[in-house]
Formats: sequence, C-alpha cells, structure tokens
Amino acid sequence: MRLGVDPYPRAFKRTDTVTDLVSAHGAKDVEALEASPVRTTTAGRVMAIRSFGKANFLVISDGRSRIQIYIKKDALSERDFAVFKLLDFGDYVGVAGKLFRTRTNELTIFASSLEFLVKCFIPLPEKWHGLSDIETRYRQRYLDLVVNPDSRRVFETRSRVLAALRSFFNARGYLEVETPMMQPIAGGALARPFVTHHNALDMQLFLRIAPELYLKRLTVGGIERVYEINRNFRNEGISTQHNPEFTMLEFYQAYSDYQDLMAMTEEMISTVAREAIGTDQIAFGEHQISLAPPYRRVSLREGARTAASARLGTPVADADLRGPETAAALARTLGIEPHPSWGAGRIAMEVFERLNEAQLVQPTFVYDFPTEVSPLSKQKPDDPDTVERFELYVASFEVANAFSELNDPAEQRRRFEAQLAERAAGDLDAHAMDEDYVHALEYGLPPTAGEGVGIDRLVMLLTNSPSIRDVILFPLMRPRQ
RNA sequence: GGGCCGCUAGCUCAGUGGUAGAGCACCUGACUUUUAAUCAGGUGGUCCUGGGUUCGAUCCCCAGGCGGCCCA
Repeated sequence: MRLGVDPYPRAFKRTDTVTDLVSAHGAKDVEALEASPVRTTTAGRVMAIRSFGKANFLVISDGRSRIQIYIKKDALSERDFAVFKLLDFGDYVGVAGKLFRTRTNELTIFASSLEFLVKCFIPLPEKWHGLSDIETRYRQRYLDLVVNPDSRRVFETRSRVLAALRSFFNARGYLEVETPMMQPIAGGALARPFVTHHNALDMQLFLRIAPELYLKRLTVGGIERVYEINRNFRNEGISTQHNPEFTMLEFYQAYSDYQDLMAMTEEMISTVAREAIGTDQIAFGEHQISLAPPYRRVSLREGARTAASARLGTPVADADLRGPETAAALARTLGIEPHPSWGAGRIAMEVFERLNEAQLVQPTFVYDFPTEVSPLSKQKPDDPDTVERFELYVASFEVANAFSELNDPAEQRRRFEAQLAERAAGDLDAHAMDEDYVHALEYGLPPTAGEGVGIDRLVMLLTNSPSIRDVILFPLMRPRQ
C-alpha cells in the first residue's frame, strides 16, 4: 500500500446501493441519462474486470444486483488509477461517478474516483461455472452466496415466506410467542431428542422436539389464538427431507376442530405462495403443482385399503386393517415386516405411507389417523380407534400435521400410559409421560385445533429445491478431518 | 444401517501403470465504450488418507475419511 491507501478503511458513505441504481435508472435510455445526469456514490464487490489499457470495465455487486463501472484513465487521479490496476476479482471498492450507457447500451457508472475498501485474499470461485460442488456450497455458504445468485434468491424467498406467515396470523388475531427450546421432558411429537445438561441446576434437559405442549398450556391460560415459528431438534437421520434442526410453525385456535383447519390451511398455503413468489402454481422437479384450493382429501385407512386391494388384486376390507393379527398378516403380504410393538393402527399408517405417499403430488389432506399413532389427538365421536387428525402432503412429502386437540385429562393420561408401554416394547420414538401437562388439562383446555407446518419443506416447494439443505443456510455437516 | 457414485491447481473439469493437463482466476506485456473481451508469455499440485501389489501407483487391490443419490 505504497500509494498511501488504508488497506482496511472504516466506512464508506454511499448515496445509493447498486440495487437502488438499477431499480431507479435501469429503464432509462441514453437520452434520458444525458438530459438529467445522475451522479452517485456506491460500493460493492468486484465481480468482473475487463481491461483494455486506458479503458477498463469493472462489474460490482451489492449482493443482490450488479452494475458496470467504466474506468477511463484520463478521468481518474493517478492514485485512483493505480488502485484500479491493483484490484483483483473479489475485492470491495467504492466508486463515485455519473451514470451513462455504453455503445452496447449497458447501464454504467463513469468513474471519477475509486476507493479501495477491502482485499479478497483468496481467489473466488470461477465466474462462469460458479461454485457447483455441493459440499463446498453448504460448508462455505458465503461463497455460494457471492457467486450463485440463485442461492441468494432462495433465502430471500424464505424470508418472504416467514413474513407472509406472520402477517397471515397477526391479521387473524394470533399472538406470536416463544416457548422453551430446552425442556425437562421432550414432548409434543414422536421422535428422539438431543440430550443436554444444566450445570447449576444439575439437571438433564432435552432440546425440544416440538413446542406443542407448551402452546396448549398457553391456550389453557386463555390465549385463544397462538402461534410460534422456531427451531425444533430431532435426533434422527439426515436426508433430503430431514435436517436435525429445522423450523416449525405451530398454531392453536380455540373453539375449532380439524375440519376448520383444513379450510384454513388451504387459504394459508395459497396466500403465502402468492405473497412470497407471486403465484400459487409451482414447478417442483418434473411436477407442475397447483396450490390453489380446494385440496384433495383421502382418509388414511380408506387410502391404505384401496391401495392394498389394487396391489394384491383382491379386495381388502376395513376390518382387515383394524385387527392386530389380520393387519400384521396383510402387512407381511405387502412386504412390510411389522415391529413387535406395532398395533393395527401403526400398521395401517405404515401401509398407507408405503403404498400411497409417492402418489400424493398435488396437495392432499390425508385424514382420520389411527389413535395408536396420535397420542395428543381427540378421538372421533363414533370411533375410538380413530382420531380427528390430518396431514397435508405435497410433492410426496409431509408439509403439515394437524388435529383436534385431546382435552380430556383422563384420556390423555391413558394415552401417555399406552405410549410408555410402547416404549417398554422397544419403540424409542414413543411419547414420554408429562404429568405437568395433564395437570394443565385438568384446568380446562377449551375445544381447540392445532397444526404444525414444516417451514423448510414449504420453502423447498416454493423455491423448487430438491434438498432441505438448499433452504437451510448452514445445514449440519460432519466436521472435515 | 445397505447399495451405487464422486473426491486431480483457488474454481469448473480432462487424463494416464513410467516427468500431471485445459479453461477461468493470479503475475508480466499489448489494447481508450468492453460483455465469459482478445492476444502473447508465466506462476501454481499431499491427484482425499493409510496400507498392499509392482522395478515404478494419481491410476489396480484392501481399509478408512468426507460428500451426493437411492433404499430401509
């Protein structure tokens, strides 16, 4: 820095961002820019250098937009031109000048001064192919964001999805809350938790697998409409649809049941899609999907029964899915080996998932789940083996899960005890007993319906991303060596 | 957990049982409205790691690491 240039200047006063310039003047032609000249001072990262000796072009980016800079030797001080000669792809610069259009009609800043802002010491990935190595994109997300504009767009859409959801619920009188991420009993879902420890209290704690039981305590407390958008943690495998930490929306609404939530879900999904990406018609992989209501509805046992009948070529009766022995025998003929802890309900769900999931491309509500797999849901009045619960499937994966909330404390205690029996039989995902929650129900939870929506999966749909890691900025990776 | 695939320069990728290559990036030079600018010259390597076979391994074999996809 023999030029007397500070290699790490403190600040740079810009009058416009690059994005401001492009959006305000991108449509103006040569004459318009000459008739009313625009002077500006802006800054960004150097994304290209095209050098012709005394005439040179830079392209700088503010992370969202790019603009070209014309560096004419005669128009700059000697020092500023010397600064330009030392620039590398990736450095940050500030520039002042006047907007014009080149002979090739490119909106360009005619630089009158150039300020060096910071050096990029490590060569950036190549400008044409960008950064395509998937592992590097996840491990060094900052590089992905610098060179792959599509990646930036995914996270801008994610931000709009969250804003649209909050506005949807706030407009309907819901209170946004935050409930514990560290819980003495990990409840509200069937999953294995991460375990941690609080030193001062010498107490085992779990990272939450769901906020559900806390949100319903709030409904007991009179918050009739409540929602939370936050992280859940589940100690399970990693796949294109699973990250150990993921973002969940949960909301609860008093005086409602699962039928009300189906209608509300249709409205929520289609509204959020329109606000976040401008349409409710999406492309996902090879599929064209309409998120516009109404969504198809299929009952779980009916879907399983129909698919099993078709697969086997012989009629399967509803009763076959209800009896433990007949259900297990049916599963085996379909190539599914039931775990010893599974009852008929669990088997019916497994049969459904195995045979039907792949076909659920257009939005579909799968409703009326077996009670056995739904320890927090309210039974149907005429059928104690079935609960008022649905899951929304889109593009063959589960996006939402909702039910009429079980609010009978005695029945809730029996359900927890049944879960303990399953745990004893070897099911590590079975729900734990939560006496404090049962106690809360004894004060009276009004009739309530609640729902959880997987935000990462929703963003995958709206950004046509094949992997959940594409919509999580820093997905969990094994450390490198 | 199982199967398949990948790992070579900073990035994107070729390639070979015998001195390791290209384009971009970087350095030097030419060029005053270019568009992946061009042209000439140059620097740059733990060929993922370890072991084995071999006179000789980046390449063949075995084990491992990290990642991806599919299945459970």
